Amino acid sequence: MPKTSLTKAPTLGSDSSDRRRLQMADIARLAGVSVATVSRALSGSTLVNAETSERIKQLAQSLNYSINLGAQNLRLQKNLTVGVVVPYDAQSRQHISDPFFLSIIGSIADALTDHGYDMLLSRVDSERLDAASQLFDSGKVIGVIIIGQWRHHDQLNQLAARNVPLVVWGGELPQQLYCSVGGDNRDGGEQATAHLLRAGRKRIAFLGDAALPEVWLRREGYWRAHAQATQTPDPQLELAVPFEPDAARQVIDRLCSSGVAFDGVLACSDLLAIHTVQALRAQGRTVPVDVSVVGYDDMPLAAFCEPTLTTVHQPVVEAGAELVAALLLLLKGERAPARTLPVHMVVRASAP
Amino acid sequence: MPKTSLTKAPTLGSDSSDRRRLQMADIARLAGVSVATVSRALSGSTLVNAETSERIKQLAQSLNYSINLGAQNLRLQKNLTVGVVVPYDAQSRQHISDPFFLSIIGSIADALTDHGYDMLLSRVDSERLDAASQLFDSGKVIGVIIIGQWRHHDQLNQLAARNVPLVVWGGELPQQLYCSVGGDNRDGGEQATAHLLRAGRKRIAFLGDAALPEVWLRREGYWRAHAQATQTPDPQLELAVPFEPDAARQVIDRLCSSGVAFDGVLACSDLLAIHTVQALRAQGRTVPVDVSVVGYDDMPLAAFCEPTLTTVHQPVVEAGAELVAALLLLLKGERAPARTLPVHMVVRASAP
DNA sequence: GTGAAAGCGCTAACAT
DNA sequence: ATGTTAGCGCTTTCAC
Repeated sequence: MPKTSLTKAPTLGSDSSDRRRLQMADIARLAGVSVATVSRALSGSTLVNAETSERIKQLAQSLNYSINLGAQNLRLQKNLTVGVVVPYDAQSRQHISDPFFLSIIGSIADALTDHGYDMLLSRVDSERLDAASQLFDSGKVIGVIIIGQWRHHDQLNQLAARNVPLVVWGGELPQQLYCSVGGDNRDGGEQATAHLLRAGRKRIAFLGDAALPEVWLRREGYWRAHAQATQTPDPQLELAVPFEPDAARQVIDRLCSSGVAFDGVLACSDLLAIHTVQALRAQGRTVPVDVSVVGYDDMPLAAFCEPTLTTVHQPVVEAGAELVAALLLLLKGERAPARTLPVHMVVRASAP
Repeated sequence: MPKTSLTKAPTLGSDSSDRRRLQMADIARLAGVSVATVSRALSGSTLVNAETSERIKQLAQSLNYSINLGAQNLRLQKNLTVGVVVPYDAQSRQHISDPFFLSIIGSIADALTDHGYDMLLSRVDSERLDAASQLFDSGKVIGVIIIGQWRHHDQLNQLAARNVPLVVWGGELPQQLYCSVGGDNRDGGEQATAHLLRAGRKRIAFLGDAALPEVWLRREGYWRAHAQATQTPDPQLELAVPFEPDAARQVIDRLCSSGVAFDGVLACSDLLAIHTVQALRAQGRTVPVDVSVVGYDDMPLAAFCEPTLTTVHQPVVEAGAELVAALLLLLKGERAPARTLPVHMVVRASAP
């Protein structure tokens, strides 16, 4: 059932307007040339008469015609869309809310825009990270940036083994097949802990879910700083707190009522740190007098909390740029080595 | 030059792996059936033998084959991608950074995910909002959500007039052709101002760029609250501050040194409010003793600032849901009326 | 129940 | 300098 142009009925569920979408054939007809000429003109080919070309461009412009990118991509086998995947916790079905994650997304968006790529933002169940690969397998995106490793180092390795162009924001691990970009978590953990120890704190609690590689590395730093100071951290002070903020309160409450002494806290995100401060206050302890608290991330508002947060600064803007740069390398077929970006302490009021 | 399957060379610039992407023809060949059968099997058609169908599905799964969505969309004339446009200021080339915007993006992402849509996040020059329509004209997305009206009410109207399915986060204006969803800015401005007046504040500065519709409406509320209290606001206290945070400091400094008296501030975003507090402190004024400050947005961290921020709460989670719901209505070809969501004051320390 | 073939909107040989 | 035609990977009549 061949159709002449403009014959088609305006069916098509997802089409809102009653007007059929303009296509190249229409421009061609109106300009009195063939579609090939229109195609050439719009792509700036020199093979077409300058005036004709100009006329066609004008016409297209005035009709708000844009080349159908789906068709173009299909024909050209190209695609300029990058998938950015933000895993969510299946149980809590939590919203994207950590300001740090949100900032990173912003910085990736900027970096991709700079390089002329589109960004497809996608949330997937962190238990089924392989869903991310479907974005790639289906040709929807040419590569994927995943925010955070979560508990799924091995899933990520599998994706990489399958040649999915993949860059992950997170820590650099041994036996890692995928490219990761992240802050220097071990060093961050060490700096923060060393700062607390230098300030005379003796018993420092570590708050974070060490099942996450980034947190694990930070805890290694926490250990190392203790070792440097010829101290041994008390395992009772290593507290597994999920990233959900409300969890902090419970953990702190329990720690306080358990009678285990502590005078410092290293929290694995600023959000956690803030809730820790709240929880401590509710328990009648003052920050930083009774307990010093160090956060992690240096989110934009860390300088404006009460008290202002001493924290480990993560390079968010660079992060976006580096993640994108690494992905572009992979897309060029080159190897992209893992990158560990330097971090530094920002000393404010919560742990002077 | 007809090609038999698997003959094609692995050229294709944007392809990273050396392995050609799997396609339906490959599955068909491996399963010993035709592509038509594979297509039917994978789409769950009952027209195909149950065993065959199962075998094909298994095969596809085990090879990580996913239907090429570009081709499928082209053939089916469908598309499940929605564009979310975050305008940026051309001059300042500013990054997405306002926590409120970021939260809204998160909430839209969640809402779209819930409805099975993908989200294409796109930054465009706020002077050229029509660039947003290109997303639509090119078929890349089936509809667009724009965050903020900025100074471009008329550009938005033009887009809507061109039948671009469009929903805008922002204020409801007279003569508006597009669908907007936003907080009740007039009421928000009025509540905030009334709160300050009730607390005995006499000279309340208004900080915000009234060229933006949302800010304009808030200022109307500011006026109305004064009128209710049979007062007249001093025009010298209406200060045009762009949303860039650093601007706040200058404006406050100038206001202080100008000798114009004031004892209250309504800032048009929490970020602005925070910087206002800082600037006031630098000028030796105490918040809220000398000056009460009310923010706007109730961003997630407003409760943790120093001092904790009294502010107007915007319903972020609902916002995403409503924006998406409105867009889906438009896509069904129905009219989507503008929505104004209720807002409410959250009283904290900065303006008790 | 399955296959052959046409065509979604576009580009790029290959013709003139 | 322009037109004709084949085909990107898929779905769907239409035939068997």
